[in-house]
Amino acid sequence: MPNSRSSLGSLERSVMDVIWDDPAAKGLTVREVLDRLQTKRPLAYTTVMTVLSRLAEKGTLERTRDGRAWRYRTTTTRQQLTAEAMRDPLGELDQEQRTSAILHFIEDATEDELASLRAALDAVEVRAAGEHGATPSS
Amino acid sequence: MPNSRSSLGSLERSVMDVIWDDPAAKGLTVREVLDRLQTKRPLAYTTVMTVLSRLAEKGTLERTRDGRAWRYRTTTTRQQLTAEAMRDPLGELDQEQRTSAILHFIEDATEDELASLRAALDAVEVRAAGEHGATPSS
DNA sequence: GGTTAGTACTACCGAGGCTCGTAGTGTGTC
DNA sequence: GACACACTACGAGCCTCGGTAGTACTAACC
Repeated sequence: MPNSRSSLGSLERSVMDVIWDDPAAKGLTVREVLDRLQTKRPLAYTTVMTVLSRLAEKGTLERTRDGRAWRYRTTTTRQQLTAEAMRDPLGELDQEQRTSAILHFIEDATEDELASLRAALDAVEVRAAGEHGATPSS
Repeated sequence: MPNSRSSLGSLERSVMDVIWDDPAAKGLTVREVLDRLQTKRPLAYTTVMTVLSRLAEKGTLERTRDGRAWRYRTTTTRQQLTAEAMRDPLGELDQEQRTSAILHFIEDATEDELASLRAALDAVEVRAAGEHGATPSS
Protein backbone atom coordinates (compact mmCIF):
# COMPACT_ATOMS: atom_id res chain seq x y z
CA MET A 1 0.00 0.00 0.00
CA PRO A 2 1.85 3.02 -1.25
CA ASN A 3 -0.24 5.81 0.15
CA SER A 4 -3.53 6.64 1.73
CA ARG A 5 -6.71 7.59 -0.03
CA SER A 6 -5.36 10.72 -1.64
CA SER A 7 -3.10 9.09 -4.20
CA LEU A 8 -4.57 8.00 -7.51
CA GLY A 9 -3.40 5.94 -10.47
CA SER A 10 -3.21 7.59 -13.85
CA LEU A 11 -6.50 6.28 -15.19
CA GLU A 12 -8.15 7.04 -11.88
CA ARG A 13 -6.80 10.54 -12.16
CA SER A 14 -8.16 10.94 -15.69
CA VAL A 15 -11.55 9.69 -14.62
CA MET A 16 -11.63 12.07 -11.69
CA ASP A 17 -10.71 14.89 -14.04
CA VAL A 18 -13.69 14.08 -16.22
CA ILE A 19 -15.98 14.08 -13.21
CA TRP A 20 -14.53 17.24 -11.78
CA ASP A 21 -14.92 18.95 -15.13
CA ASP A 22 -18.60 18.09 -15.27
CA PRO A 23 -20.53 21.36 -15.14
CA ALA A 24 -23.74 19.73 -13.91
CA ALA A 25 -22.73 18.29 -10.58
CA LYS A 26 -25.45 15.67 -10.43
CA GLY A 27 -23.05 12.95 -11.42
CA LEU A 28 -22.08 11.02 -14.52
CA THR A 29 -22.89 7.52 -15.66
CA VAL A 30 -20.25 5.06 -16.79
CA ARG A 31 -21.27 5.69 -20.38
CA GLU A 32 -20.88 9.42 -20.02
CA VAL A 33 -17.48 9.16 -18.42
CA LEU A 34 -16.42 6.73 -21.13
CA ASP A 35 -17.55 9.06 -23.88
CA ARG A 36 -15.66 12.00 -22.51
CA LEU A 37 -12.61 9.89 -21.86
CA GLN A 38 -12.87 8.39 -25.31
CA THR A 39 -11.56 11.56 -26.85
CA LYS A 40 -8.13 10.78 -25.48
CA ARG A 41 -7.91 7.01 -25.79
CA PRO A 42 -10.27 4.14 -26.61
CA LEU A 43 -11.13 2.11 -23.52
CA ALA A 44 -13.56 -0.69 -22.83
CA TYR A 45 -16.78 0.20 -21.10
CA THR A 46 -16.03 -2.24 -18.32
CA THR A 47 -12.63 -0.72 -17.71
CA VAL A 48 -14.17 2.61 -16.89
CA MET A 49 -16.84 0.89 -14.83
CA THR A 50 -14.23 -0.93 -12.76
CA VAL A 51 -12.32 2.25 -12.13
CA LEU A 52 -15.45 4.10 -11.10
CA SER A 53 -16.40 1.27 -8.75
CA ARG A 54 -13.00 1.28 -7.15
CA LEU A 55 -13.08 5.01 -6.65
CA ALA A 56 -16.48 4.62 -5.04
CA GLU A 57 -15.11 1.87 -2.79
CA LYS A 58 -12.29 4.15 -1.72
CA GLY A 59 -14.75 6.88 -0.94
CA THR A 60 -13.44 9.26 -3.54
CA LEU A 61 -16.72 8.97 -5.40
CA GLU A 62 -20.25 8.24 -4.32
CA ARG A 63 -23.01 6.90 -6.52
CA THR A 64 -26.74 6.95 -6.70
CA ARG A 65 -29.17 5.02 -8.87
CA ASP A 66 -30.53 6.63 -11.98
CA GLY A 67 -32.84 4.16 -13.66
CA ARG A 68 -30.77 1.05 -14.26
CA ALA A 69 -27.50 2.96 -14.22
CA TRP A 70 -25.45 4.56 -11.48
CA ARG A 71 -24.49 8.18 -11.39
CA TYR A 72 -21.08 8.84 -9.93
CA ARG A 73 -20.45 12.04 -8.09
CA THR A 74 -17.27 13.27 -6.45
CA THR A 75 -17.19 13.62 -2.68
CA THR A 76 -14.33 16.10 -2.66
CA THR A 77 -12.99 18.77 -4.92
CA ARG A 78 -9.78 18.36 -6.79
CA GLN A 79 -8.26 20.96 -4.51
CA GLN A 80 -9.41 19.23 -1.34
CA LEU A 81 -7.90 15.96 -2.49
CA THR A 82 -4.69 17.75 -3.38
CA ALA A 83 -4.59 19.30 0.05
CA GLU A 84 -4.91 15.86 1.61
CA ALA A 85 -2.14 14.54 -0.59
CA MET A 86 0.04 17.41 0.59
CA ARG A 87 -0.76 16.63 4.19
CA ASP A 88 0.02 12.91 3.90
CA PRO A 89 3.82 13.10 3.95
CA LEU A 90 3.74 15.33 7.02
CA GLY A 91 2.15 12.54 9.01
CA GLU A 92 5.40 10.62 9.14
CA LEU A 93 7.25 13.39 10.95
CA ASP A 94 7.30 14.67 14.49
CA GLN A 95 6.46 18.26 15.21
CA GLU A 96 9.97 19.61 14.91
CA GLN A 97 10.63 17.91 11.62
CA ARG A 98 7.27 18.99 10.39
CA THR A 99 8.19 22.58 11.00
CA SER A 100 11.41 22.07 9.15
CA ALA A 101 9.70 20.35 6.24
CA ILE A 102 7.24 23.20 5.97
CA LEU A 103 10.13 25.63 5.82
CA HIS A 104 11.67 23.68 2.96
CA PHE A 105 8.35 23.56 1.21
CA ILE A 106 8.05 27.30 1.43
CA GLU A 107 11.59 27.87 0.30
CA ASP A 108 10.79 26.03 -2.91
CA ALA A 109 7.48 27.78 -3.45
CA THR A 110 6.88 30.10 -6.36
CA GLU A 111 5.94 33.72 -5.86
CA ASP A 112 2.33 32.94 -6.68
CA GLU A 113 2.24 30.12 -4.19
CA LEU A 114 3.71 32.35 -1.52
CA ALA A 115 1.05 34.92 -2.19
CA SER A 116 -1.64 32.23 -1.95
CA LEU A 117 -0.19 30.97 1.27
CA ARG A 118 -0.05 34.40 2.79
CA ALA A 119 -3.60 35.20 1.81
CA ALA A 120 -4.87 31.87 3.07
CA LEU A 121 -3.07 32.27 6.37
CA ASP A 122 -4.55 35.68 6.86
CA ALA A 123 -8.01 34.39 6.13
CA VAL A 124 -7.67 31.50 8.55
CA GLU A 125 -6.27 33.70 11.26
CA VAL A 126 -9.05 36.20 10.93
CA ARG A 127 -11.61 33.41 11.11
CA ALA A 128 -9.88 31.85 14.11
CA ALA A 129 -9.93 35.16 15.92
CA GLY A 130 -13.64 35.49 15.25
CA GLU A 131 -14.33 31.99 16.53
CA HIS A 132 -12.33 32.64 19.64
CA GLY A 133 -14.46 35.64 20.44
CA ALA A 134 -17.69 33.75 19.82
CA THR A 135 -16.85 30.50 21.61
CA PRO A 136 -14.59 30.98 24.62
CA SER A 137 -12.00 28.26 25.06
CA SER A 138 -12.95 25.24 27.15
CA MET B 1 3.70 4.19 -11.05
CA PRO B 2 1.89 5.75 -8.17
CA ASN B 3 4.05 8.77 -7.50
CA SER B 4 7.28 10.42 -8.41
CA ARG B 5 10.59 9.97 -6.65
CA SER B 6 9.53 11.45 -3.34
CA SER B 7 7.35 8.59 -2.20
CA LEU B 8 8.93 5.63 -0.43
CA GLY B 9 7.88 2.16 0.61
CA SER B 10 7.92 1.22 4.26
CA LEU B 11 11.28 -0.57 4.26
CA GLU B 12 12.75 2.15 2.11
CA ARG B 13 11.48 4.63 4.63
CA SER B 14 13.05 2.70 7.54
CA VAL B 15 16.34 2.49 5.71
CA MET B 16 16.26 6.20 5.01
CA ASP B 17 15.54 6.82 8.67
CA VAL B 18 18.64 4.88 9.65
CA ILE B 19 20.74 6.88 7.24
CA TRP B 20 19.24 10.17 8.26
CA ASP B 21 19.86 9.33 11.90
CA ASP B 22 23.52 8.69 11.25
CA PRO B 23 25.49 11.32 13.16
CA ALA B 24 28.59 10.97 11.00
CA ALA B 25 27.37 11.98 7.57
CA LYS B 26 30.04 10.14 5.64
CA GLY B 27 27.65 7.39 4.74
CA LEU B 28 26.83 3.89 5.91
CA THR B 29 27.66 0.51 4.49
CA VAL B 30 25.06 -2.16 3.88
CA ARG B 31 26.30 -3.97 6.96
CA GLU B 32 25.93 -0.89 9.14
CA VAL B 33 22.46 -0.16 7.93
CA LEU B 34 21.52 -3.78 8.48
CA ASP B 35 22.87 -3.76 12.04
CA ARG B 36 20.92 -0.66 12.99
CA LEU B 37 17.84 -1.95 11.29
CA GLN B 38 18.26 -5.31 12.94
CA THR B 39 17.12 -3.87 16.24
CA LYS B 40 13.63 -3.64 14.86
CA ARG B 41 13.31 -6.74 12.71
CA PRO B 42 15.64 -9.43 11.36
CA LEU B 43 16.30 -8.99 7.66
CA ALA B 44 18.67 -10.63 5.21
CA TYR B 45 21.78 -8.74 4.25
CA THR B 46 20.80 -8.88 0.61
CA THR B 47 17.42 -7.41 1.32
CA VAL B 48 18.99 -4.27 2.71
CA MET B 49 21.46 -4.24 -0.12
CA THR B 50 18.72 -4.37 -2.71
CA VAL B 51 16.81 -1.57 -1.04
CA LEU B 52 19.91 0.59 -0.82
CA SER B 53 20.71 -0.07 -4.48
CA ARG B 54 17.22 0.83 -5.54
CA LEU B 55 17.29 4.03 -3.52
CA ALA B 56 20.60 4.89 -5.17
CA GLU B 57 19.07 4.19 -8.58
CA LYS B 58 16.24 6.55 -7.78
CA GLY B 59 18.70 9.23 -6.73
CA THR B 60 17.55 9.35 -3.14
CA LEU B 61 20.93 8.01 -2.08
CA GLU B 62 24.39 8.26 -3.56
CA ARG B 63 27.25 5.92 -2.89
CA THR B 64 31.01 5.96 -2.92
CA ARG B 65 33.52 3.17 -2.62
CA ASP B 66 35.11 2.46 0.73
CA GLY B 67 37.49 -0.41 0.30
CA ARG B 68 35.45 -3.21 -1.16
CA ALA B 69 32.21 -1.88 0.25
CA TRP B 70 29.95 0.99 -0.72
CA ARG B 71 29.02 3.80 1.58
CA TYR B 72 25.53 5.14 1.06
CA ARG B 73 24.85 8.76 1.76
CA THR B 74 21.61 10.65 1.48
CA THR B 75 21.27 13.36 -1.12
CA THR B 76 18.49 15.18 0.68
CA THR B 77 17.27 15.66 4.19
CA ARG B 78 14.15 14.04 5.48
CA GLN B 79 12.51 17.41 5.52
CA GLN B 80 13.56 18.23 1.99
CA LEU B 81 12.11 14.98 0.73
CA THR B 82 8.91 15.63 2.63
CA ALA B 83 8.70 19.08 1.10
CA GLU B 84 9.03 17.52 -2.36
CA ALA B 85 6.33 15.02 -1.55
CA MET B 86 4.10 17.89 -0.53
CA ARG B 87 4.89 19.72 -3.73
CA ASP B 88 4.21 16.74 -6.00
CA PRO B 89 0.42 16.84 -5.95
CA LEU B 90 0.43 20.54 -6.72
CA GLY B 91 2.14 19.83 -10.01
CA GLU B 92 -1.05 18.46 -11.49
CA LEU B 93 -2.95 21.68 -11.01
CA ASP B 94 -3.00 25.02 -12.77
CA GLN B 95 -2.25 28.19 -10.89
CA GLU B 96 -5.80 28.94 -9.85
CA GLN B 97 -6.45 25.46 -8.56
CA ARG B 98 -3.13 25.49 -6.83
CA THR B 99 -4.15 28.55 -4.91
CA SER B 100 -7.35 26.87 -3.92
CA ALA B 101 -5.61 23.67 -2.87
CA ILE B 102 -3.23 25.65 -0.70
CA LEU B 103 -6.18 27.29 0.96
CA HIS B 104 -7.68 23.89 1.73
CA PHE B 105 -4.36 22.69 3.02
CA ILE B 106 -4.14 25.58 5.40
CA GLU B 107 -7.69 25.18 6.56
CA ASP B 108 -6.83 21.67 7.69
CA ALA B 109 -3.56 22.65 9.31
CA THR B 110 -2.98 22.37 13.03
CA GLU B 111 -2.13 25.39 15.16
CA ASP B 112 1.52 24.39 15.22
CA GLU B 113 1.63 23.99 11.50
CA LEU B 114 0.09 27.39 11.03
CA ALA B 115 2.71 28.90 13.28
CA SER B 116 5.45 27.13 11.32
CA LEU B 117 4.01 28.37 8.08
CA ARG B 118 3.77 31.92 9.30
CA ALA B 119 7.32 31.88 10.60
CA ALA B 120 8.65 30.30 7.43
CA LEU B 121 6.84 32.83 5.27
CA ASP B 122 8.28 35.67 7.26
CA ALA B 123 11.76 34.23 6.98
CA VAL B 124 11.46 33.85 3.23
CA GLU B 125 10.13 37.37 2.90
CA VAL B 126 12.99 38.83 4.83
CA ARG B 127 15.44 36.92 2.72
CA ALA B 128 13.73 37.93 -0.48
CA ALA B 129 13.83 41.56 0.58
CA GLY B 130 17.53 41.27 1.28
CA GLU B 131 18.19 39.68 -2.09
CA HIS B 132 16.18 42.36 -3.80
CA GLY B 133 18.32 45.02 -2.20
CA ALA B 134 21.55 43.25 -3.12
CA THR B 135 20.62 42.20 -6.64
CA PRO B 136 18.19 44.58 -8.33
CA SER B 137 15.53 42.85 -10.36
CA SER B 138 16.20 42.25 -14.05
C1' DG C 1 44.98 -21.31 -0.57
C1' DG C 2 40.89 -21.35 2.03
C1' DT C 3 37.77 -18.51 4.81
C1' DT C 4 35.35 -14.23 5.05
C1' DA C 5 32.79 -10.30 3.61
C1' DG C 6 31.28 -7.82 0.12
C1' DT C 7 28.88 -7.13 -4.54
C1' DA C 8 26.06 -8.24 -8.67
C1' DC C 9 22.53 -10.72 -10.57
C1' DT C 10 18.36 -12.95 -10.44
C1' DA C 11 14.04 -14.48 -8.79
C1' DC C 12 9.79 -14.81 -6.36
C1' DC C 13 5.78 -12.99 -3.98
C1' DG C 14 2.05 -9.75 -2.93
C1' DA C 15 -0.43 -5.46 -3.56
C1' DG C 16 -2.44 -2.27 -6.35
C1' DG C 17 -3.73 -0.53 -10.65
C1' DC C 18 -5.14 -1.22 -15.61
C1' DT C 19 -7.55 -3.79 -18.85
C1' DC C 20 -11.12 -6.44 -20.42
C1' DG C 21 -14.36 -10.60 -21.13
C1' DT C 22 -18.33 -13.08 -19.76
C1' DA C 23 -22.49 -13.85 -17.62
C1' DG C 24 -26.62 -12.13 -15.60
C1' DT C 25 -30.45 -8.92 -15.40
C1' DG C 26 -33.57 -5.41 -16.48
C1' DT C 27 -35.91 -2.38 -19.99
C1' DG C 28 -37.90 -0.95 -24.16
C1' DT C 29 -39.83 -2.18 -28.58
C1' DC C 30 -42.25 -4.72 -32.18
C1' DG D 1 -44.03 -12.38 -25.16
C1' DA D 2 -39.51 -12.39 -27.49
C1' DC D 3 -35.52 -10.07 -28.81
C1' DA D 4 -32.04 -6.62 -28.73
C1' DC D 5 -29.71 -3.51 -26.03
C1' DA D 6 -27.60 -1.43 -21.96
C1' DC D 7 -25.95 -1.82 -17.64
C1' DT D 8 -23.97 -4.34 -13.62
C1' DA D 9 -21.27 -7.87 -11.12
C1' DC D 10 -17.52 -10.80 -11.02
C1' DG D 11 -13.36 -12.36 -12.10
C1' DA D 12 -9.09 -13.06 -14.66
C1' DG D 13 -4.73 -11.61 -16.78
C1' DC D 14 -1.07 -8.46 -16.97
C1' DC D 15 2.16 -4.81 -15.34
C1' DT D 16 4.85 -2.26 -12.01
C1' DC D 17 6.79 -1.64 -7.67
C1' DG D 18 8.38 -2.82 -3.23
C1' DG D 19 9.87 -6.49 0.05
C1' DT D 20 12.45 -10.57 0.57
C1' DA D 21 16.07 -13.51 -0.28
C1' DG D 22 19.34 -17.01 -2.66
C1' DT D 23 23.32 -17.90 -5.51
C1' DA D 24 27.43 -16.93 -7.76
C1' DC D 25 31.52 -14.22 -8.26
C1' DT D 26 35.46 -11.53 -6.30
C1' DA D 27 38.77 -9.32 -3.39
C1' DA D 28 41.11 -9.34 0.95
C1' DC D 29 43.18 -11.49 4.74
C1' DC D 30 45.47 -14.98 7.61
